[in-house]
Amino acid sequence: MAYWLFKTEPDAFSLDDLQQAPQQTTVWEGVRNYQARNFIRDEIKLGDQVMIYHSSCKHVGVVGIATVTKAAYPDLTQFDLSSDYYDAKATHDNPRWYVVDVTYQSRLNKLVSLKSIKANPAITELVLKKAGRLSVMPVTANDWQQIMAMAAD
DNA sequence: GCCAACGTTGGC
DNA sequence: GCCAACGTTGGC
Repeated sequence: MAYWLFKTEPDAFSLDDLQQAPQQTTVWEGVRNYQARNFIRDEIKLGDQVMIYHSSCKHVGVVGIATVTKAAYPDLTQFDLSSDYYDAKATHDNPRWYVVDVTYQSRLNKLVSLKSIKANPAITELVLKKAGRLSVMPVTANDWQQIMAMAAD
């Protein structure tokens, strides 16, 4: 089982929204970055654990945990003309973008802020600490445990 | 709302 | 295939 971090803008889709969704589950659609796509399509497996991170908002940081409940399949919004995520170059035979399903698991006792993550020297690998545009990123077991410990303080 | 970082596009 | 221009992300 591997660990991941997914970013979301809470104004668009928050941890609360996930918790209140049918079956507390959502399709994680709309990822349009190749590096993130490759993680989704090639590496993220059923049962993997996901930290949900709120970006572009007042309280930026990790807020909760979700579980991957369906492995990668084509993102249907790429074929939908009415969607913001429509991609004219994607075909059903050769999809360009993929999704997984994630299910709410838990809320952290407290938000682990980006600031506190950056300030923690024990978090050594997390991509967030450096350049931050990637919306889906791997998390090492050590970094995962560090963040969970920070949430428990 | 600003702006730095960085990904993507397109001309050559 | 390079790289400048442009667009987007995301923290502040």
